Amino acid sequence: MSGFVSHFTNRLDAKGRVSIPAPFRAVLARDGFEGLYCITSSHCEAVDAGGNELLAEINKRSEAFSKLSPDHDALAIALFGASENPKIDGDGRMVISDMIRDHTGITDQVTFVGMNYKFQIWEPEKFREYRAEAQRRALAMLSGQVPVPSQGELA
Amino acid sequence: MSGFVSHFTNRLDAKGRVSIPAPFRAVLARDGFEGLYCITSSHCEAVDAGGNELLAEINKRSEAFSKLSPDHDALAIALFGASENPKIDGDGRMVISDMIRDHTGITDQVTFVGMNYKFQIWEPEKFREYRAEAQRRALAMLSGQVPVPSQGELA
DNA sequence: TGATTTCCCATGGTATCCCATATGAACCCA
DNA sequence: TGGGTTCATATGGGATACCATGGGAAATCA
Repeated sequence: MSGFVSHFTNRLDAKGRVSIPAPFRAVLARDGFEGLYCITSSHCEAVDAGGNELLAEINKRSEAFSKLSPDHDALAIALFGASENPKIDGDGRMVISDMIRDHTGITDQVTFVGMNYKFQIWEPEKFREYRAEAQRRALAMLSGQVPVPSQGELA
Repeated sequence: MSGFVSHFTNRLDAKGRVSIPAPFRAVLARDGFEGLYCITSSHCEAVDAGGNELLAEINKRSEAFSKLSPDHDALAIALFGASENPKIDGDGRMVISDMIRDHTGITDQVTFVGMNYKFQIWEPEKFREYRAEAQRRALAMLSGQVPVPSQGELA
């Protein structure tokens, strides 16, 4: 079964709520996680979101270090201190917390970007910029790695 | 289900009480520990707090030394001496003891930081400083690492 | 007995629940 | 094929529950 794919932009309401795209909710329901797991990305102005599969990924990172050690503590603060468990209400909405607002710059609109095992939460304009840059880099990587096919744009 | 996650800052009242964040109380309730287990961190100006899961980690530590050995006794004294069992009142509050005050520098506000199996108690400004440092270290640890060493899974 | 701690209740602000509505896509049937 | 109908989704808003916080009163301690 496929994971989170495509991207959607929804509006925030006066109470700070936003609808999670229905296709994403379907994936979360299959995953079985209660609510949503969110963590601010360390390398861009976005928030990673998902369910058990994302959480397992995070846990794997911190389990490489023995608990109660200074290294583990630092990592746990960076990972779990920067995480949240927003609830999803009966209508499929979540509230955008201050932490997410601060990290993403979101004001009145939210872009949800599918990334298979997780999805990201972006301020729409920042996502457009990031996406353009990502596509440039992807093209460069492809043309540099593949044993020289035609150099045409593949879209 | 995930453990202690995200971070919260609450005010101390005139009686030295502070509300434990509701999401943390929910985790503690699942854990089943009576009250709260607190122990001063040996490598930073914070207090580790949690329930049975934290206690189990600490016990695992001291069990590395055979009972009756001088090392075990010394460690036990050090651990118990640095520990407390604050009660949690009917409204979900705990009292910040003098020991916690001395070790953390807390005066009128308290920051609670989720670290999955435990959480930490900080003076807000000191936490901000430590967090910036922790994020730098985490980045270095995660990026400079060899592709997933499997040394964490021996239990 | 005076000082501190614990229990209980009050309150303001916020989050959550529940219902209503608009929009648009899918469907059905003639 | 076309028009109407149904349905899911996104969005708005009122009512309610929850939470952090303050303070009084009872209980405990020294």
